[in-house]
Parts: sequence; structure tokens; C-alpha cells
Amino acid sequence: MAHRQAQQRRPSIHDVASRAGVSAATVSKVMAGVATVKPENAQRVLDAVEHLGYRVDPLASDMRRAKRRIIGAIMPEFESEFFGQMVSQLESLAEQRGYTLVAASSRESEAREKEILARMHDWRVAGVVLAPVRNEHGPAAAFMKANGMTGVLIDRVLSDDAFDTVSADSASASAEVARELIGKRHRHILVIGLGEQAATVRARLDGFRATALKLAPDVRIDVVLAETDVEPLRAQLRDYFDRGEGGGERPTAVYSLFLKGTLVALSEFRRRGWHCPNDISLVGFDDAEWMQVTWPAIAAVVQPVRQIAGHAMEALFARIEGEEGPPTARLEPCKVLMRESVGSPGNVPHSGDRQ
Amino acid sequence: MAHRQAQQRRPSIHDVASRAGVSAATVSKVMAGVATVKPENAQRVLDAVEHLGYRVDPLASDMRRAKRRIIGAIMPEFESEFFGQMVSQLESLAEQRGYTLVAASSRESEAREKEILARMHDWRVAGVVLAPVRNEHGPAAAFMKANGMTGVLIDRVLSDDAFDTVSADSASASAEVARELIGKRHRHILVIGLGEQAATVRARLDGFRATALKLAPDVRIDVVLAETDVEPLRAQLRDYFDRGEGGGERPTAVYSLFLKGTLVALSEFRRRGWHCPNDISLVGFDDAEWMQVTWPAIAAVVQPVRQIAGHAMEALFARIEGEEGPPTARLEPCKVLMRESVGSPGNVPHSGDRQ
DNA sequence: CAAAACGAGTAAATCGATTTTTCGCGGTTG
DNA sequence: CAACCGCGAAAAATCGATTTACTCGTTTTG
Repeated sequence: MAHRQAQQRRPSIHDVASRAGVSAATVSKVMAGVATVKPENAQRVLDAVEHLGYRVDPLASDMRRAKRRIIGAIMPEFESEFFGQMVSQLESLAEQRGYTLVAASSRESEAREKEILARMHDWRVAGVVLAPVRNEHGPAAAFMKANGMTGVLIDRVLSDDAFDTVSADSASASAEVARELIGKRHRHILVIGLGEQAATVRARLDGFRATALKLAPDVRIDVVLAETDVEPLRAQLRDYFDRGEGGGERPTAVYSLFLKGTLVALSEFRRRGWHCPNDISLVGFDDAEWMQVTWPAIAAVVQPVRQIAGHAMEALFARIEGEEGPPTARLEPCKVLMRESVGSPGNVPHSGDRQ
Repeated sequence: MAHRQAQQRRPSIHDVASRAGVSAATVSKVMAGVATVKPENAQRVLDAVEHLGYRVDPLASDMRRAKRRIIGAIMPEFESEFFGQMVSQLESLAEQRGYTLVAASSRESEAREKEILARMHDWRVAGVVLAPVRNEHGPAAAFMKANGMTGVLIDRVLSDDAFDTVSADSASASAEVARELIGKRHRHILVIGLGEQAATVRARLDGFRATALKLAPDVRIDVVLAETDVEPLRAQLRDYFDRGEGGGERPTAVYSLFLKGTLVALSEFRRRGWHCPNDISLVGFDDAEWMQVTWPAIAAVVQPVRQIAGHAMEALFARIEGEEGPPTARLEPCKVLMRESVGSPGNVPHSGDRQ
């Protein structure tokens, strides 16, 4: 038919063996770089490999070993810069060690998270990098534990008694944000966040509050938190500002603990005609490329994606290679970029106060 | 040791078989839902499966078939909303059909693209969704052709003689942008873009130019294009504005053909203190979540990610299941969201003209 | 000089399924 | 009554590698 040479079967190790006049076992050894092969035979094998265009079938190759050279990665979503970069990093690190990364998105659902994990267990992955939807106590981590899987937890975790964890040092970064805001004389600050149950949210909130109160005991910190979804948060925030939150007063700064919260805050400011930093200041956890090109540029906490990915993979491969010992909990330092969205209150009269 | 019940081997099909008192072949049939099994035996197998917690090993299961139930996806990057959503969609569609999606990022490199493809060929994937870095004529598509792989090309492609293609209808969307800008009395428009070689860039440029010239033959359209990298584009754009581009005149609107171009344009506007839409209007191809919360909200062409992913998978699975016939080339309609960054020129005196 | 050690290679078992082939058996049929 | 069918199940082959166990020379050693 129309197919010329394309369709025929790929050469297997036996094809190479017979062409080189040796056994399949010898070919396998040559491919694995084992030294105990006569140079002459090795050359014949190499020639045959070259001529036939032979490449090892990773799936067949993995069949016989208990742990396959596959790493699973489970992220809450793929749409944000943070997790996009994370997957990209993890992929390249896995690849460097000859592993294939299979990434899946739990779409912010713990049920899906567990399903995916079960599927990865079916695949007999060598290890899993799990960025849990909420925290280290979800059903997914329990499943991993129950089935003796090796894995690392990242991002929305603090520490665990079974797995190594790697995440951004939320508390310290939040403390620095507090120092900056207090230093700029903010004394009424609203903190908003998504994912009440996320391990990191509490760390960020507590880190912020502790430092703020230490530096300025008279500071007023309001908190608006919503569980998983953005829309409730938007509604709560709107309500908060509508109420004037305690007699005409309005916070002079907002600290958002999550990227989506920053977007919600911005859109609420828009709706009310408030401008940063004159009417209100804004800092968000999680940086994004666009934040430096808008006017004003949005201040943000930059998470060290490369470090998190790097240390996660390091820990994971150490465990895969059999390292024992109690699980470690790593916190990677963040960078706080104070951009134009943060100013000092009272420098300029509020605009947009009417409406 | 410390390991309780976790470590022991997973049950295999033989474990189930012996517990149910049947052969492995029978178990396989029950799992596959084949009807020719005595109900009583089927029940015994099901019980054993239940009791042992048996699950089919997809890797072993795929061993014997020529095409494995794996779909490969190759994207230029994972960091942007567009490709993030794309991967997410593709994953969920593959999963629905019982396939596993293995996604890889070519990081905007054609060389890597081909390497990844070779690796996917090693895995004997059933099909590939390739979003090429440049266009359908790259080495990756050639590799697929040469090796008789089945696949679909998406995004930066128009049509191909070997593979089905699915992409956004860049030309029509650009035509609509042209209608909008001309309608708002813009007569000097700058078009900027990245990836001169990308199939879609030409379509977007031509679609825009043709319609603009038809509606207003006197319109002046300047073009600043750069190859792969953002920085050269930034430099070229800066240079373009510095030169005043032909005697003090400055375009009244900028149309960016790519997301990164929109960011570059915005940052250049910032640098010069120009504000949208008073000083200059801006429309970008590719929407992003942040574009509606900034002030001004950025006008953008929204690509139909779900449709592209959906039709790509549809076409791919049709081919996997053996559908013959000439390759199809699909163009999915976009939506153009005209936001505040676009206005009419001359309504308001330019600000920031000094400097 | 016989025995042990070693080097290089192969045949066969293995991984965990699927698929093809074969088999046994009760029931028809010529 | 022997040949034939058809069904359900088991046995065996298969997929493409890796790994173990074993063989056959050759070399070292006691």
C-alpha cells in the first residue's frame, strides 16, 4: 500500500543479537555498558545497533524490575506559572537521571488526587512528587503510606512523619512582608487567602501576624479566608469592604496569601475605583510575569521554584536509592519584591472614596 | 523490620488465578469483560480480586500490543496559561478513554522536540499531540512521518499533508481585531510578534493587514517581528519607538501577535510613561486571567483551548482506531474581547509626550 | 599437576499480563 | 457408534527486555 518502509516492526534486542551473531544477553550487557564483553563483540553489537536503528524499549526494560524508571508528579493544577514551572523543572530533573516524568493534575480535588495516586501505583512508579491540594494529612498521603510508596511532598506542606517535604519558607517571607508594611506605617492591614486547610496558609498568616504585632502592637489585622473556591472569597471580600469593617475605617494595605487572592483583590479594587498604592497597598504571595508590567507593578513574594524542585528530586532519588533515616522537612527561602503597589498610607489623599 | 504489611509484592494475575482456582487466562478475560466465562467462575475471580486488592498492571498489560495505551503530548512550554490549560484538557480527555498522558516540554527548542519524540517512539505511544515550536515543517514532524507514528499537530500550524491539524483561527480573529481598530479610527498601527517562523504568526499578520487595508486603504501598518527570544523583540521595539519611526509620528495602536509580545509592549509603555488607551491602544493575541483585573483591562483574543484540545483528541483517536483518509485541517474560532486598553485616538491629548 | 578461579558468553527463567492453541466433555448427527 | 460441534477453560506462546545459572576455555594457585 501507501506505506513504504515506515510500518514494519521496530527491531528488538533479538534482531540485533542475530545480526551481530551473539546472544540477546550480550546485547543487553553492551547496552547497559557492562565491561565484561570482548571489545570485538561489543563493536559488532554497536554496529548492528547502528545499522538497525535499535533503541531499548523502556517499557520492556522496566518489566523485570520492581521499581520502574518512572516518576509521578501530581500538581493541584497546571494553569498557573508556579506549577507550570514546577512541572517543567521536575521533568528536566527526572530526565537527567534517565527517568520519565508522568505528570497529572488533581484539579484541586482530594478525591482525584487519590485516584491518580492509585493509578501511579499501578504503574509501579519509582517515586512520586506530590503537591497536595490541602496538606500532608489528605487521603493521598495516607494511600502512599499504606502502600509503601516512596515519595516527596511539596508546596502546601510543612512536615510529615513519613515523607520528606520541601516547600517555600512561607513564614519567614510573610514576616518580611510584615516588616515592610509596618515599616511603611501601615497600621490596619487586611489579609486574604484561599484554602483555609492548606498547610501553608496558616504558616503565612501566623508568620505575618506574629511579626506585625511584635513590631507594632497597635496594628489591626483583619482576616478574610475562604475554603477552596475563588467566588466565595470574592463575595466575602466585597462584603468586608461594604461593611466598612467597623465604622468607616478601611485597611491601608492588603496582603494576599495566594495568587488567586491577589487577582480577586485587584478586581475588587477596580470595581471600587481604588488605585494602588494611593488608595490602598497590595502585596501578594506568588509572583507572576505580568506583575512587573502593569501599572502599578504588583509587589509579590517570589517562591524559589527551582530550589524546591531541585531539593524535592534530590530527596526523592536518595530514597529511591534506599536511603534510610527520618524524613526531612525543608523550607526554601523566598524573595520579597516590593514594587509600586506598596506605598505609605496618608501620603496622598484617597481617591475614589465617593461611590 | 519496621515495614509492616506495606512492602510485600503486589498481587499478580497468577495470585488471583490460584486463589480463584482458575487459570490466569480466565482472570484476564474476566478483567476484560469477555462474556465467555461461566458466571460462577467470574464471581470467584471477582471475589479474589476484591480480597487481594488486585489491579491490572497497565505496563505489563501493554507489553503485548503494538500500540500502548499511552498518548504523548509535546508543548513548547508549560508556564503559560494557554499550554497549561491545554495539557490539563488533553490529560482529562486521554484519561476518559483509559489512556495515560505523558506530557513533555520542548522548551521552545526544535532539537529537544525531536529528542522527546524519539523517546516517545521508544515508549511505543499510541499517538502524539504535538504543538511544534515553529510550524509543521520542523524535524519533529518529519521524524513522526519517517517512523509511521500517528499524531495530531496543534497550535502553531495551519495544515499538513501527513497529519491532522487543529489550531485557532488566527486569520479571522486578526481580521476582527482589524475591524475594531479601524472602526475606532486608528490609522497608524504597529504589529509586533515573536516567532517569525511560527505558522500562525504569518496568518495573524496577513489576516490583520488584509482586512485593515480593505477597510481603510490609507492605514499605515508597521511591523516589528523577532525570532524566538523576547529580549531582541524588546530591543527592536525600543528602537522603533526611539526612532519615532518616520518623523515624529507614533502609532495610535499596537497589536501584539503573541502573549509575550503583549508583556513586552506593556513594559515598554511603562518605561515611556504612556498609558492605555489615552496615549496608545493595545490588543494582544492570547488572553490571560490577569488581563481583566489590571487597569486598564487589556483587550485580547481568546483562544478556544477546550475546542482545540477536544478536536485534536477526537482526530487522534480516530486515527488510532484506524481511520483512513486525507488529513484534515481544523480552525477553531476565537473570541475577541475588546477591553479598556483600546480607545479611539485623539479623544484625549497624549500624555507623557515629553521625554 | 590437579584444582580452583576467572573471563566471556549463552540458554533459560523471569517480569505480568494477553492471545492463540489445545484440550476435555457433553450433546448432536449421520 | 463413530465422527463432529461447540463451549468453557487450561496450557503455552508472546511481548522485549534483564538476570540468573551454567558452560567452556584459559589462567592462576596450592
